[in-house]
Amino acid sequence: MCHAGGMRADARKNYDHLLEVARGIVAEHGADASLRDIARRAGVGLGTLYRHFPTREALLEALLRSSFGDLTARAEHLGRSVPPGEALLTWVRECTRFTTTYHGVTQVMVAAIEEPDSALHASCVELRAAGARLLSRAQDAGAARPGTDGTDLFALIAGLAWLGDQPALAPRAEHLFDVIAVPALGGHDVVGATVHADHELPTTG
Amino acid sequence: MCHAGGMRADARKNYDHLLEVARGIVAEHGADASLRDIARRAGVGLGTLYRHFPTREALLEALLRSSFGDLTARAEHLGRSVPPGEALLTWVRECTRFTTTYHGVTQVMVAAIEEPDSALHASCVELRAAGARLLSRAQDAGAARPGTDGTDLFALIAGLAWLGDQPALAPRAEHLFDVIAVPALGGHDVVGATVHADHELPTTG
DNA sequence: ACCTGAACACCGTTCAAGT
DNA sequence: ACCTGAACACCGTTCAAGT
Repeated sequence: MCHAGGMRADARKNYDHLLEVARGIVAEHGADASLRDIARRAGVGLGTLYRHFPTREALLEALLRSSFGDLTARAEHLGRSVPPGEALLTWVRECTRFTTTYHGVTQVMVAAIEEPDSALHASCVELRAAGARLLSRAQDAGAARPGTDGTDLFALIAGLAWLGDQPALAPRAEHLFDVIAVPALGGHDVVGATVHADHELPTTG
Repeated sequence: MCHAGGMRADARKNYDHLLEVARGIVAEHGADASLRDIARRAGVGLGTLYRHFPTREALLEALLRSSFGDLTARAEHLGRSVPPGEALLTWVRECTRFTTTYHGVTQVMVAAIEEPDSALHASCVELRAAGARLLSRAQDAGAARPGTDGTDLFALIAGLAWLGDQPALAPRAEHLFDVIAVPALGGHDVVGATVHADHELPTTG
């Protein structure tokens, strides 16, 4: 992106500080956090926030950019180093967990995928493409059911992430993953116990 | 409920008219519709709305009450008249569709199930119980996978309803149902074509 | 009993005025 | 080039004053 180049020193400082403050507030209050509040706590005029982040999505994009990149890279890495079915399942799990980092981000991501003007559009499309590659690889290997595409996978991740974002259901997030995602993806019979193998992944995302 | 009894004639009239207006506005703007707007368009003071519906959930409950009752009754009817697996699947599909009637209602329903003070609590708990009965009946018959309970079923419905509520995914709602709900529920192998039987149900809720 | 609407504390967004 | 904050049009919620 172009945010790094050609900014005046004071502007650059405001930008960075704004982002740092926003990270905390969005982590606490979710994607709907008050922009006024962010500007206030950053000790900056409201117009300054709008100058650097003309839209809420632009701010979220700046907050999520590196994580999106990580997840895309992670998909490619898993695709090379792990059996197809396991790679797919692991990646979907990691995506689901990540999306729960900031409350309410799932909805924004789903909306962004169909709005080319959204600041999050590119990242989400890229993520979907990365997932689609893992999915078709698994399908080719008979490790995932046919008849589904990248959008279905994206929806599956979004649905699970949304469920995990609901206070009433968050404690069951892992179980819901087993009950919903595993059978939806599995090409072979997965009613048994083998699929629960990597249940205890570190949460250190 | 007690809303019908002992209301003064003018109050009763306001109550009914408020509800009628609210139905239209919530249908158009979703569960987050402006309460001020509802009162305004009903030609009533804002305090009057709050008197009759002390909370947004109370208003939604009044709007949804009869549909909730219908769905619960429908579960019992299906449980008596249709084979276990088909009854479960049909009911889940109908619930999912209904929840899409008003935008954003899914989130409120999921939240209500863990908040006993919510006006929607009773209806949602009842709905979950009705689903749980269909589920365990199907499980006993080997027509649904074991290891899931009413809350899982409620979450599955909520997740699918939420996906169907997203503009970007709404067109795929039926397909997502086949890809996600069917395998999640199915006790036997459902990769084939048989499960797509009642795909063309009338949308006449 | 019931209704009204002003009052309060918030929003998002824009934009003239300043440096 | 960048920043500020008042201004505008909205919210949800409460509550004194009216009938």
